[in-house]
Amino acid sequence: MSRPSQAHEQRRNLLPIVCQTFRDLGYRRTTTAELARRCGVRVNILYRLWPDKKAMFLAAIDDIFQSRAEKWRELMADLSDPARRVERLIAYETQHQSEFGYYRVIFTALAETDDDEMRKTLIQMYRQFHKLVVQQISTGREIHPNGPPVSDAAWGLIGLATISNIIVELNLLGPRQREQMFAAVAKSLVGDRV
Amino acid sequence: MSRPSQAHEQRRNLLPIVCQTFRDLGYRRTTTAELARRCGVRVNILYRLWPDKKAMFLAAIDDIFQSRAEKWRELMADLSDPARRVERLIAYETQHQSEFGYYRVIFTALAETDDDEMRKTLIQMYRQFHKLVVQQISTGREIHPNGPPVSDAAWGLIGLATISNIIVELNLLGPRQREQMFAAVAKSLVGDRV
DNA sequence: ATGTAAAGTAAGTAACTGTTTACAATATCC
DNA sequence: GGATATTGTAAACAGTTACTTACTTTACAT
Repeated sequence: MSRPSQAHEQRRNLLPIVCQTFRDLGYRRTTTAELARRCGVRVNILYRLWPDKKAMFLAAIDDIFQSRAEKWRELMADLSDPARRVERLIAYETQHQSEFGYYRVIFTALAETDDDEMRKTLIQMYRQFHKLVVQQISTGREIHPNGPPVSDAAWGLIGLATISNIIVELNLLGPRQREQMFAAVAKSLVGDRV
Repeated sequence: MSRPSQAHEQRRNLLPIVCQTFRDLGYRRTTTAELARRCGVRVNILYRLWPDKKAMFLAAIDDIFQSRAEKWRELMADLSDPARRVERLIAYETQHQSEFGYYRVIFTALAETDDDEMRKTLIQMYRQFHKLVVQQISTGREIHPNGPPVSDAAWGLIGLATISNIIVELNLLGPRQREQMFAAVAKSLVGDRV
């Protein structure tokens, strides 16, 4: 044997660029040539790291979820009071939403749910996402006893985040209005301490 | 002159088929050849009716909104009691959501918001949609005085409908659970009479 | 009837793009 | 140092697909 493969590491290095490209261009307009150009390599090198373009895309989706989940975790880490967690989570999502351009990738994937792998990846992502939200809001449950069940409220919040992303993207509301809207709806779902 | 053009009429005849095709296959996998095949014509005939494939797609988006809005109108027509309108609207959306496969077209479009025409069409659609929802729920406002402002609640409902479509598509919840979730979240947004 | 413009047929084109292949260079382990 | 497997380069292939063109047929107005 000789020269141990660095494929793993290179995958890790290139993934953010791949991810960003899909975010910028969506699936259709992201060509393998463009991916290679941005990564500073040749196309066939990408094909040594992933079997095909779809795999690159799926890897990107996964990365999107992971990085967001991590962001959340570090956001919640220093808060012991459960009630304030909900508070901060919503405040954070309310304000920083436009930074993630992630919606585009997700929407592209949702338009291709015929594909089995695409479905699986999406299902996994949404399940994890929902679980994460439930964890965060259930700890502060006592503050809003009359609202919908925790699990339902979590789905409501994910829906709210989704439409909120759409609103940002299409400029349907000004930033201030959108923030107020998000806060008002979130409040009616999970509590009043916002 | 001779033989007056029937382009207008033919566009109207073919549009539902075009729309259905995009719903079935999404944008990428809907080829002009397939469109022509399903329409029972040759490709170049489609190109006499619309300038390009994108125009066909935009026409489909518009048709989606129009047909849905019409459905709503006829659904509301025979109800005079405003409070029951909200009730029925939510019940209807709760149950018949899976029938519309419309989400796929919308998601495809949302992934292509760089395109100006695509943006415009989407913006128009969401504005009209929001307006429609506001109209319907504002009449029954008195039943839920402590909820979020009507406009915000409407966005919340649209978000709820969106995630609900995603849940159906990905089978994230069983039908019963999904209906309960929809009802619970909708209730906390617009009122208790559900 | 007939000229004219629309509707229909069939084939083709030109470009794109995901994917592969053949080969050279390089680094690691023995 | 040499064998070997990984990395890099460059070109090309093969299939798809949006869109066009050249032509024939049809139907309407006068």
